[in-house]
Amino acid sequence: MTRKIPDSTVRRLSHYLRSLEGFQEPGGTVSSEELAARGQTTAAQVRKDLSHFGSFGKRGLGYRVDELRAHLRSILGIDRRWRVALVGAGRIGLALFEYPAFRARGYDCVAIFDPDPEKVGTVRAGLVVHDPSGFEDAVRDLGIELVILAVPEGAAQEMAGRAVEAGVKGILNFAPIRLNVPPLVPVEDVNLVMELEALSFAITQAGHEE
Amino acid sequence: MTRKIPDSTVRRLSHYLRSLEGFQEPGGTVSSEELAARGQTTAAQVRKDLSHFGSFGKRGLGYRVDELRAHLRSILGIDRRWRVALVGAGRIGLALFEYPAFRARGYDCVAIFDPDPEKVGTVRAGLVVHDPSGFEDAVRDLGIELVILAVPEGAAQEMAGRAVEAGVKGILNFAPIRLNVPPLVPVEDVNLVMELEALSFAITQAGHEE
DNA sequence: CGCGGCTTGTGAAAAACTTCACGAATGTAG
DNA sequence: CTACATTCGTGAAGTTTTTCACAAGCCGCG
Ligand SMILES: NC(=O)c1ccc[n+]([C@@H]2O[C@H](COP(=O)([O-])OP(=O)(O)OC[C@H]3O[C@@H](n4cnc5c(N)ncnc54)[C@H](O)[C@@H]3O)[C@@H](O)[C@H]2O)c1
Ligand SMILES: NC(=O)c1ccc[n+]([C@@H]2O[C@H](COP(=O)([O-])OP(=O)(O)OC[C@H]3O[C@@H](n4cnc5c(N)ncnc54)[C@H](O)[C@@H]3O)[C@@H](O)[C@H]2O)c1
Repeated sequence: MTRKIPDSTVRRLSHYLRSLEGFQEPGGTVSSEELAARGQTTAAQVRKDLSHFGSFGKRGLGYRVDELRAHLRSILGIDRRWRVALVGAGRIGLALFEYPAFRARGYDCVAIFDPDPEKVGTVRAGLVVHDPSGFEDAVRDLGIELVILAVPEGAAQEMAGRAVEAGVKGILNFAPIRLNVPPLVPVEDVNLVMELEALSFAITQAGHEE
Repeated sequence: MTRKIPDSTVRRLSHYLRSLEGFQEPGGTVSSEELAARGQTTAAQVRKDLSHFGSFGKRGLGYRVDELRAHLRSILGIDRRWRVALVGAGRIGLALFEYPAFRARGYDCVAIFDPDPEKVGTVRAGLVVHDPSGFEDAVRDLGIELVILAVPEGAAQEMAGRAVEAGVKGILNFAPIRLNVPPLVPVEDVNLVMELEALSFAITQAGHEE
């Protein structure tokens, strides 16, 4: 049923899901038009996006809110819980792990690793910080599937390699480098400097256009 | 010379720039092939991206590293310094403002706003936290051009509106909502939950493909 | 100075993605 | 039961972005 789904489609699906959450009556229905209005896109785009995965609507009526929500959660793979480890208990990593919305969205924070002697043994975000030497064992014992990698640039590739080797299924990477991992293991990069640069580009560009 | 530059091109330019930073001899040259290798793209793509803005290379030789770096910085609008304010001195906002790479990249943190009485008056990231009531004056007096918006969902639209009204030129938004601002003011959204969902989608999908 | 090995810059072709437009369902009202 | 007003699902058309392929330019060397 599904072949190659555009990246942009996945992003929009995530948006649709969020739009549905903050919705009036869960028993109600929503049209592609309404959904598009909340997402900076078009009704046709909404329908096309969804059509990659099946037919979830009723003609003349729209989509049942609760039903579509369940389908989206299933499509995005969050109709289950994911076990997540934080590697690097620094500023950005802890900000994430202390953010309540993650748990609410299906991601369970189950372990934190950091070699800093001042952090090992202390409690952060409700978890004891462990030295990375025990990382591989923990992946196995705790069934860790996702890693949030928030370590300094120099340590990122090494820890990514160890994560993959240990059987981790995906990595959310904050280090500003391109990780070298097998193509079967998806990596999402978050590069905040790049976002700022996109902003200054857009501002600067606006002045240059005629 | 420039018309409509694809978003993906801007992201790649940012990448090229970073690749050039960590480069051996600044006097040396680099080919589109080498640049592509570090960026998960192709040589043709590199040349096409750059060709939107001019001809920076020498045939048979490649690009002078220092020269290309200067061009990229100019294209991205970071051949100058930007004055940035943080709105919302929470976990994610402070993680950013305490991150040294921003200053190094041309962004100066000049003010922090937060209404929390326990935070107002204290020093964070080297700056005194101010109540948002003084926001508009500060934008004018300090020449603030960019805002990092890291406030709770409910306050995001209001503060975005105030920022635009006060003359801010761009917003980096962490709140998981679509801000309603005039089209002339660029907004970059950072949505970390969406990144995680893209990850679980990719993992789940891998299982479904035949 | 002319030749040969490289590498850029760029139209043209291909691929990917978005928008259009309309037939087919579905519910409602009379 | 029929007419009607909706809204989906989807092939086809249109647009954007990427890839291809090659002439043109540059360097070094004999
Ligand atoms: N803070 C930001 O706003 C920001 C923005 C963009 C990118 N980043 C990137 O995110 C990463 C983390 O940034 P940060 O600001 O949180 O840094 P930080 O210095 O606050 O935290 C990094 C943590 O990683 C730990 N660490 C070092 N080696 C490790 C290892 N092998 N295994 C586990 N932990 C290890 C350190 O002890 C430290 O606690 C960096 O790569 C940085 O470039 C951060
Ligand atoms: N922490 C994360 O990892 C994370 C991840 C994704 C998204 N976000 C989003 O980022 C935003 C901030 O998250 P956080 O975790 O830093 O929250 P936080 O609660 O730690 O910080 C929010 C801060 O904003 C301040 N604030 C409230 N109203 C304000 C106003 N009108 N003007 C200025 N400041 C105001 C609060 O006093 C608080 O200090 C939220 O919208 C959140 O959804 C955070």
